[in-house]
Amino acid sequence: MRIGQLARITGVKSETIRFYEREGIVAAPPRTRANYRDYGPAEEARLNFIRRARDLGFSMARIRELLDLSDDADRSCAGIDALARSHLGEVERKIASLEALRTELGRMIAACEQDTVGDCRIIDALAGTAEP
Amino acid sequence: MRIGQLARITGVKSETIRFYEREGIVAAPPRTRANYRDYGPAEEARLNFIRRARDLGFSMARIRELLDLSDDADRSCAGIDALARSHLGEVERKIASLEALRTELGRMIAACEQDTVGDCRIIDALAGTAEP
DNA sequence: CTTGACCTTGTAGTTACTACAAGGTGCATA
DNA sequence: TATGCACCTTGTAGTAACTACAAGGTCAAG
Repeated sequence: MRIGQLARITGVKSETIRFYEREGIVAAPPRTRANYRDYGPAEEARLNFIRRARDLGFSMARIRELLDLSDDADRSCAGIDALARSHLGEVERKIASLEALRTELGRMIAACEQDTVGDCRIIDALAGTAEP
Repeated sequence: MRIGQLARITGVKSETIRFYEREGIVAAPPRTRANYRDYGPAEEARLNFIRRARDLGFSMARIRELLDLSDDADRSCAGIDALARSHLGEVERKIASLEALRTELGRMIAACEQDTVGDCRIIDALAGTAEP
């Protein structure tokens, strides 16, 4: 698969894929005779993961850690455990914040259905959730 | 309250608060005689909201929309409804992705407790979730 | 009446892309 | 055969959202 098709499939632009390669976040793929990058399906999953994790507000440093967790199958259990627990904590805080936001948006939509605009408490919805 | 205290309370750095003021995301507060910015508690909630929303991967454009939803109490129900529904969709997609990630991290931690490292399926966990 | 912690503005640097320029590749079609 | 056309290559420069730093003003405490 060439870079353009991989970009279309994953929603990560060609330029960004090349940028990730320069940064060492994705491996440099083999080249065709014409010096074109030639990707397999593994890169597709990896890029989908990166794009979704970025959308969820994870930094590239954090994503690198998660990818390392995935890549280094043969590392110490203690190391995996500590890192996974730390990531799990971050994930759970994000879920809690998003659920508060979901509740408030749902409340506003319901109020609109009654034609009773009411007031918006979106700011307060997120204000009470845990620290990032 | 001066900018430094507001920064400590909200976790948004003074420089970033001034940056948000330049960008029109937070209002310019009144000044003291010494020309220092003088904030009230409303700015605290607003900045907490912005920080958490950024942490959840919302762009500043999206956050502006959410803040506008909060600021313009007197706008059309149809407009609020459409915007709130669109934001709700994004929030629910993010929750679904994070729950998949949570499940996989939990599975890895459980495997570590058994001293059976197993393999990491973090990438696959996010690969199957909805499009951002 | 100075020291230190705060504030001011302005400018420059960082992260994570994103766009564009200048040119090479390869397949279809005249 | 040639000539578009869509694709690829590298490199450089621009953007969004901060972040850091410099040069200087304010003010309460010792």
